[in-house]
Formats: sequence, structure tokens, C-alpha cells
Amino acid sequence: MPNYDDHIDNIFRTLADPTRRAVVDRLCEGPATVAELATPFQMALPSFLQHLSILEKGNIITSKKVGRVRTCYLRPDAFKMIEEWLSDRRTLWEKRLDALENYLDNQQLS
Amino acid sequence: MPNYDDHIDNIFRTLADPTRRAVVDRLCEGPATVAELATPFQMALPSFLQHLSILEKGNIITSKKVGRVRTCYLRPDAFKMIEEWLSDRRTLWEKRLDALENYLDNQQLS
DNA sequence: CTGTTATTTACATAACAAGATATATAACAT
DNA sequence: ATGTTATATATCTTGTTATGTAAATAACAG
Repeated sequence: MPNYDDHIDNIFRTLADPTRRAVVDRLCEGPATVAELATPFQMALPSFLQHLSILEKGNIITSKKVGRVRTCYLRPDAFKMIEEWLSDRRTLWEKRLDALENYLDNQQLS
Repeated sequence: MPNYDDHIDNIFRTLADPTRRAVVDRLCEGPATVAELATPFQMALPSFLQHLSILEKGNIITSKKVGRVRTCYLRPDAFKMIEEWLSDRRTLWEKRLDALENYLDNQQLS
């Protein structure tokens, strides 16, 4: 089973590609089939499918196949982990700034 | 000059590595020298320096060399771009959910 | 000046990622 | 049953990333 760190690795790596981010953008507007998603791109379909599979493994999107058509959805919790990661760091960082400020205030007093 | 997309690519790629994220974590606590940052890792120093250079090119950290010692800092705006990217998508996504809700409400009425 | 410390540079290599083409499957239309 | 459409899988090439070792620089200590 993949640990927390691997998971975040995956998410960051998944989003570190313009094609995949563009797919995310498109899916923000609502679900779309593979073909619909692929049309804006020059790239060959199999290459594009790679990106979709990476997005799905990164838990950014889901998909369901009905007949021969696969429809893709942005996962409602797509950005949750990454937002948590950011807010954790922001908290640490701000705690540190506060500490620094206190320290400086105390310096002034003495 | 690098465009917006390249920039975000860089940031995501930069953070898609456990070593580099660990450095970020450490620097949230305050500045540190190269040697201090490197000690927790098994990796050879030149390998580690690569990571620092990637973090610096990704505008996540800055550094200043005094004498032979380089001190690294987390940039105050380290996560700004990525937070903006996230909040933009969240906005799009929520706008869409609102539209969907309206649509469903209207369906009920008719 | 000489040795030591703190990086830095210069390669080398192995693993991985992005793209392509060619082929396969599987559902639908007739 | 057969052709067409919508994906899927397999395999290959090429570029990039992560790591390493060896040697270089540059400041400081004595």
C-alpha cells in the first residue's frame, strides 16, 4: 500500500504537465468523454490516454465506461491532499514567523 | 522568458520529490546552511545540491553565500502560484456545481 | 603557506517519462 | 456477419531526472 509521501508525490507529478492540467481545466466545466478531451491536443490518442491514466492513478479524475465510451470526471476531492499539504506548511511557516516576531519584540524590551 | 505554464510546471515538478519536500519542511522552521540541510539524508552531497538547485530554480527557496557557507531560506511567496492555481480551479469547479444545482432546481419546478 | 571545511563542478549511469506507431478489442450500425 | 467507432495495449525512441564518484575551488584557521 502506498504511503502518504508516495501519494503526494503522485499528485504533484501528475499535475506537473501542461496537458494534464489542461484536462483538469476542461473537467472543471463538467464531465467529458475521452474523445472530447483529446480533440484539443495534437498528440496521438494513445499518448493522450497515457495522460488520462496518470490522472486517474493520481486520483485527480475518475471515469466510467458505458458501452464503448468512457466518460471522465474530475474527482470532487481532487485537490484535497495538495491543499492540506499547503496549509500544513503555511501553518508551520507562520508559527515560525510569529516566534521570530516575539523574539524580536523581546529583544527590544531588554 | 518562461511563460506561466512553464512556471507552474516547474513548481509542481519541484515539489514532486520527497527529498525536496523534506527540505521545504525543514526550512519552514527557519533558515539553514547547505550542510545542515544535507545531514538528514543518506545521499551524497553533490546529489543533494542538485535538489537545492532545483528548489532554487523553482523559486521555492533562495540562498545567500557568506564566506564559504551558503544559507538557504524558504521564499515567503513559495506557494503563492500553486495556491492561486488551486483556487482558480476550485472557483471554476464550484461555479459549475452551482450551475448544475440551478439546473436541477429548475427541472424540479417544471 | 598549508591543511581543513564547505561547497561546487564535471562527468557517468541507471531509471523513468513523454511521445510515437502498430496492433488489438469491443460495442454499435447496418 | 461486417465495417466503423471508441478506446486500449504493446513496444520503441528519446529526453530528462536522480543518483553516484572524482576532482576543483575558495574561505578560514593556525
